[in-house]
Amino acid sequence: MTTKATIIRPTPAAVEKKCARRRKEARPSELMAAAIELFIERGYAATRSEDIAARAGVSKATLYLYFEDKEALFKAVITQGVVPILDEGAHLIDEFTGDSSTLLRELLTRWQVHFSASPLCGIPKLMISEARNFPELALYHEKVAYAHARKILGRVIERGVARGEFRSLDQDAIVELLIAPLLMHFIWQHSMGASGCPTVDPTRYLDTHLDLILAGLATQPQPRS
Amino acid sequence: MTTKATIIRPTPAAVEKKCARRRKEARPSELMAAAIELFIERGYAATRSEDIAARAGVSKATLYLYFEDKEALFKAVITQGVVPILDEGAHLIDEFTGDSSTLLRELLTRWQVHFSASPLCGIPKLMISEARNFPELALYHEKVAYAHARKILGRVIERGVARGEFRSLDQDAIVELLIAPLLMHFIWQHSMGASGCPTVDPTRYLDTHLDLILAGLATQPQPRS
DNA sequence: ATTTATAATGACCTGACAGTTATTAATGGA
DNA sequence: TCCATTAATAACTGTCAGGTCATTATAAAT
Repeated sequence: MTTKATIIRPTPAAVEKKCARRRKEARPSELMAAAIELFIERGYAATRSEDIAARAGVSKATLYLYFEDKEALFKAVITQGVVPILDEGAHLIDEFTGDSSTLLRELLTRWQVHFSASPLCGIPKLMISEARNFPELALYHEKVAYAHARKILGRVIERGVARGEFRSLDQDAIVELLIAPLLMHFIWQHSMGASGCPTVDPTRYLDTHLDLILAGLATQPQPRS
Repeated sequence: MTTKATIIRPTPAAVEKKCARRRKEARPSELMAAAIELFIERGYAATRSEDIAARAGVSKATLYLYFEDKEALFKAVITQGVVPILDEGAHLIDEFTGDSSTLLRELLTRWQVHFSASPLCGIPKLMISEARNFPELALYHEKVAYAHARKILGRVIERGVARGEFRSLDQDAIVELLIAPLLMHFIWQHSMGASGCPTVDPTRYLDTHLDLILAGLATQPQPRS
């Protein structure tokens, strides 16, 4: 019979190591899939770790076998959810040869379609909601996702200006203004829209956005309807 | 000595009546001011009712003298926070005689300045975050705030089209696109921005927004820089 | 077949927080 | 001054959810 004092308890660091190793296996991805759904559905605080485990078909204790705590799970989910965003979109620019208006139209349309079809488009709203309570995560996300998207768009604008197709305005602002309606649309869909508030038709919205902004950017007056 | 069974307990309806009556007094406004600050700062779930009471300089029990529960307080805060939004802006349109581009510029600038200077600009982010967990509230807010703002902007666009100054595009989409960057900016400030992520300069942002969109809207090609 | 190592979980513990109540302080009228 | 009514609170309760642990199932190895 061992006394309590002699029990060797694993250090927190060791627990983390074990979690990190196990996280490479298959099971965690099911948990993360369940987690992202629920986080997007109900928000971080309102989601119980037991519900996440249940949706993944395991017990709550199993969840804690793979993730140190709820916060670690949240971070993993966001971090992994962001990666696919990076791989998309950058390719298009390099191999495109047409005019910059068409390129911009193509790029934004592709993003819109791509994200709308996946649960990833719920991440902006989730991130916005939790940013203030998870500053490091917000900074990370900003660095690897938003900054990346801005850089890509910035290159297109530069291209347009260099080719004499676009006016030379405040580049940072333009890039923000290109993204804002897209982002706003996703955010709206996953907040007000999900509560039954009316939402605009995505394609009409995007088309009008492009009509307006491309007309506003163009150096040469465009044919008008 | 009265037995427990004979104690006359006030009905929930009576409690609500008492709360409603008391809410007309001065004290609740202090509580609501404290609540809106904290809700905007930390979100609904992460804000403890005790903290709200403390910031208002009273005890937690006092809070429950004026509001049935945390949710009632939240609803009161949002509802009251929205009212001032309505009173602003509509006046401008009626008495304006110049061209519609200037009117639009003036209107959006005024909104931006007005809201930036008040804690009210934190409401959009708060509402976005909580909409899904408070659908009725989201619908109410949509009806009384956003729909109102959209109607005002819609009238300006109509005016411009009627006077031959603006192109006739999809009106609903245009209105959304006018608001989106403004809203996005407020939301960003109160989420990512509050976590140390870089934010764009508001005035440059708004100026560029207006340059782009007014150029895009105009029927006649504008003088270009 | 038996031992060993690992995956999984039900039951439990604990802290936090929304909401209540018994009690005290303040107020005001006769 | 005394009583009645209302405002305010400190202390309390119950619940809920994050996190742990002793125990059981499963698979691997010899």
